Order: sequence, then C-alpha cells, then structure tokens
Amino acid sequence: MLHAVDDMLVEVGYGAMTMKGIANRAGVGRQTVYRWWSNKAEILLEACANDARSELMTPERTDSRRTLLDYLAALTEFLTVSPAGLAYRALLGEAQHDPEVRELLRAVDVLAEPTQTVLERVRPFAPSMPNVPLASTQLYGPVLAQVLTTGSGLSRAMLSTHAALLLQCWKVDLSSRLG
Amino acid sequence: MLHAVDDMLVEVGYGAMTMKGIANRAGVGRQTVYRWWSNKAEILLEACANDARSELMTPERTDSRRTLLDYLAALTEFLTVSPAGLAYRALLGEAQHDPEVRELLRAVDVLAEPTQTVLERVRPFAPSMPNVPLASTQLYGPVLAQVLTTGSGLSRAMLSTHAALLLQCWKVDLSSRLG
DNA sequence: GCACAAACGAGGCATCGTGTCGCGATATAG
DNA sequence: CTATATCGCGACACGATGCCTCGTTTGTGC
Repeated sequence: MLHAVDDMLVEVGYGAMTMKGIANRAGVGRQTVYRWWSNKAEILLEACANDARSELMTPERTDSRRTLLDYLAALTEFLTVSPAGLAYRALLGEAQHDPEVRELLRAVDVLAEPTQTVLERVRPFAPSMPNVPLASTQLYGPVLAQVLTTGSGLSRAMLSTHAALLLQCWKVDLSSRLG
Repeated sequence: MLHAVDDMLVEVGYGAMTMKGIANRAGVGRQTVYRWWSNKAEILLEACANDARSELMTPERTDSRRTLLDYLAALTEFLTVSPAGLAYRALLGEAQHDPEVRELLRAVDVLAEPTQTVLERVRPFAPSMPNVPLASTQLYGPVLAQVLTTGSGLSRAMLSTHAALLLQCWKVDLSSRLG
C-alpha cells in the first residue's frame, strides 16, 4: 500500500497523485484507503518517515568535517532523488497551506533526529557549537532552502565548503570574542 | 486587485483562497481575473514580489554583524507576519508540487536580490566569504528552513548568534587552514 | 451627443478530486 | 451452513477550476 504511494509519487508526481489513483494502483477500493488514513498528508508522512530515517543514517567518520559532509550529501540525495524525500518536500509544501499538515509535520519531525545524531557526534570536537535547534538549522537549513527554492541541491563542492566553514566557527570559542 | 489577494490571504488563509473568492473580493468577474493571470501562482507572485523587495530593504549599519542581524530580523518578519511573505511561502509550497510554479519562482527569485545586496555590504569585511550562491543560502537558509518546517521563525537571540558565527568564519582565511 | 469597440460583471457549464454511503462478494469463525 | 466483518466497487453530493456566453458599462473618435 505505502509502496504504491512511493511508486506513484515517482511516476506521476505529486500533482497527479490522487486518492483514487493510490487505490487503483494498490488494487484496493477507495474506501479502504480512507479507512486507514484520513487524508493524503497522513499517507505521505507514513510513506516517507521510515525511509527517511534509514536514508539519513550515515556512518560516523574519524574526521568531523567528513561526518558533516557525508550527512549533507545524504540529505541532498534524500531531498532531490529519493521518493521519500520527494514525499517530504510535498508535505512541507502542503504545510504552508494547511495548518493541520504543519502540526502533523511538527509532531513527526523527519529531519530532526538524524541531524541531532550527527551533531552529537561532532559536538566533542566543536566546543562552541550553539544549542541543538540553532545548530541543526545552520547545518541543514542551507541545503533544504536550496532544494526547496530551486529544486536541485548544492554542489558537492559547496557542501564541502559549508561543512568546513560551519565546523570552523563551531570550534572557535565565541565568548572570548564577544565578551 | 492585488490588494484583494493580500487581504484574502491574511483573512481566510491560502487554503480557502479561490479564484472565485478573489474575484468577489475585488468586485470583478472571474473571467477578468483569468484575463490577466492564468493561475493562482501568478497572482500570488505579483502580489508579493513588489512588497518583498521593499520589506527586505534594510539600512546599512556600520557594524557588519548588525547589518546581517537587521536583515535576518526583517526576513523573519517578512516570512512570518507580512502578507507578502505568506504569499511567498504559499508559492514555495506549490512549487514542491508543480514544476511550472517552480520555474516561475526561479525566474523571479524574491529573496536573491535583497540577500545579495546585504552580502555585498558585508563582503569588504569578510574576505573569506564564499561565492554569492553559497553565502546566500548560508545566510538565509536556516531562517527559511525554520519558518517552513515549524511555522515560526528563529528567536532574535538565535538570529544574533547565527549572524555572529557566520561573520566570524567569513572573516577567517580558510585557505590557510585547508590549503 | 453619438456610435462603435473593447473590457467588464455575472452566471452557466463540463470536468475533476474529495470524502461518504450503500450494495454485493468473499472469507473467516462458530 | 450461517453469521459477521472486511473488502472492492460504483454512486453520490460538494466544491474548485477553467472556459464560454450574454448583456452591460466604459472610453474613444467623429
């Protein structure tokens, strides 16, 4: 069933994906779909949540910069190529229109957990890293914004520079500079 | 006419905004609306493009950090409060579904010009600032991502920290560290 | 002031997606 | 064999879209 959602999203795109289409694709009546999910947003969220977690799990590297870069690359791949990522972007899109979807998306924050894991790995080598919410958006915000506004991700070179710059300013003790 | 779009977006939200509603609100026939704009996206873009430019124009400060902070605060205000900002978010949402809207939004990149202006002001004091595309997303990406995913912006304290950190790593010469 | 043309408001219409309802078939349990 | 629950499937009302037409208003040259 959820597999049918992934497939349809890739094949026909979000615009042409209808509840009727999902039902037909899954060989199921429409009522059966409504029995388990009350709207398209819930189906999409369930279809992408599991995949997202596994796709954004990157191995820890000895090099902190490499740890960040691997994660940013995986995130870019997720957002631009993966069906689950496309579903996430579609959900994020609907969240701008529909407050109900926004709440749904806040409750199951797909990007939060993997990002937090990566940050914790790096934190020992980045003493002046800000609190998790800010550090998270600093890390993935540029990547997400780029994909959402242009449809394609940052180049690998830019990702690398971004990771290096972030890590650098997280390593320097800010308090000594700002007093 | 465009005023009616702004008003409706604030009053009833994007979800309840229909072409029929816009026409009624503006006191015109529906066909008249279709005569000038072929779809909702075009109306929204025209309704927000002008306002966006003026709302994101911040005065230059002697302090670079303050220049960045002022811009980030204006951007947050724009994205979370301003009708034009709500329209922009709605457009960004539709762009995730509709490739046509994505192209429209790429052609009239609302955030690009103001961000670039700010970056050029800061560049003399930030010798190792990366190229404009990357620096732009590094600057506004976290703010945009935060608003899009949670619906509310970063706190002023976080904006301040973000501006300070970015400026700091843009001031240090990276090549001497990575070379 | 008049006539002509363009633009307009209003409403009708076909089409599509949504979400609900009821019918008939199937299967699983007692 | 029967009762109950679940399912596939079509029917339905509702609302939004985009197009078309009708009769009116507006503005221009004569």
